Amino acid sequence: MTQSSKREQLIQAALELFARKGYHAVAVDAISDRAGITKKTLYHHFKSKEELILAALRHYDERFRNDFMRSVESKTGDPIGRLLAVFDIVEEWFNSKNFSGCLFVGAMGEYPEEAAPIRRVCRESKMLTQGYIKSLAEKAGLYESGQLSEQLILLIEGATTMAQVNNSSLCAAQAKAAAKVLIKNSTTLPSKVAKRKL
Amino acid sequence: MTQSSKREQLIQAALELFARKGYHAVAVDAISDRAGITKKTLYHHFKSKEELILAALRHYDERFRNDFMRSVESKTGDPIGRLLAVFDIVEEWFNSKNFSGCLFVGAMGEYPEEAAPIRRVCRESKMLTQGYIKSLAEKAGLYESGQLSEQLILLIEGATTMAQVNNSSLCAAQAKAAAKVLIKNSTTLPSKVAKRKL
DNA sequence: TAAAAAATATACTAATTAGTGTAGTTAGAT
DNA sequence: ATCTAACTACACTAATTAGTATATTTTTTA
Repeated sequence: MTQSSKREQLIQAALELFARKGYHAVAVDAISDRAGITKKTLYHHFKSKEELILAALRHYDERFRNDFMRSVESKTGDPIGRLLAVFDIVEEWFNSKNFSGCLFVGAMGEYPEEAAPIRRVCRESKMLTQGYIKSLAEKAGLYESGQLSEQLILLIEGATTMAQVNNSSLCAAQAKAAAKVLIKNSTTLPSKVAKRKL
Repeated sequence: MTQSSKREQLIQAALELFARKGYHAVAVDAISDRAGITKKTLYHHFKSKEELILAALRHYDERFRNDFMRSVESKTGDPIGRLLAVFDIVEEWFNSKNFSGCLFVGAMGEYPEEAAPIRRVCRESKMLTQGYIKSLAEKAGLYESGQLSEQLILLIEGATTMAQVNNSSLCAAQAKAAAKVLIKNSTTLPSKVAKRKL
């Protein structure tokens, strides 16, 4: 078994346990046990539990975001269609067997100190996803794509929270319905006009 | 000092520490120390750490939700105005000194087991808030007030997450802008029509 | 004012935790 | 083939944790 495979096995075991139990609630021994790898080897690859968490989050970010983008793009080539497809992929995520909310949001909740390195990784991941949504909105030629994409992100994050609260994936469709209205609004006119009319 | 005052002091100390450090990260000794009350007395009022967490969350829910509703209603009597004022109050919350995300979302993140009693309390609180938003939408005489209020909740929850991620309260205004579009859409026509036009 | 309840001070247990130490084994690279 | 780095097995430390025990003092209440 190669060296990097042990590392990945540890990260994989850690991610599964973090998703199921949270970060503080998972002991290092539980991770090494689950991976079938001794704790000594774990500490050979990661100098501390925190470093393992950081590595796991970075690994997850890359895999998850790439899967996400690939899934979106496999649904349609149409830019607006892709913006909406985002919500279908999100719904599939909510329905996936081991869904337990966003790992990054959970990590930020458990490590609330502003300077915590874990928060930096979470922020970076969220910014990359935000950037992807924005690029879709730009390609769709929508007015104020920056603002629109920020609003769509709010719907996605809100749905992620509420999917946990309600233990239901229905809010993904609700978010999509709201997204349609927001996108339509960005298709027809600069949003300032819409604001003034109210 | 009355008995119930000790209880409330313990709950207050617990809430402050939970907000600043999370739930697992806060030891029972830290709570009793902060409250200036012995651990023995703490265990006289709460039979376990979990019971203290439950009591603290229930207490917080009542106080927070009442403050929230009062604040909204002090802004305007106009029903649509109140729906929008929600986002101003949310923004004030984001700007408050000790803001560190939603205590309930944090609790659900740290206690992911579906059957955890802590999750029940969090769900109940969220449902009560949801009900309040829905009642505002109904009073405003908007079409499909149920759907609309669910969508507004997504914006609020999303903004709460992103306020933490971005360490900025700006997303409250972004959520409000989106809410205006959604509300306008509900003022003018049943949302089905809007959906079909896309 | 006297009994009962609540609170303090402090020390304790038993379990769990992150991380290390030692000594021996396996496996890949040259 | 052999050398090196990774890995195992397992015992260990020192700190921290939730919760309890004992004995005393304060406060409430009847």
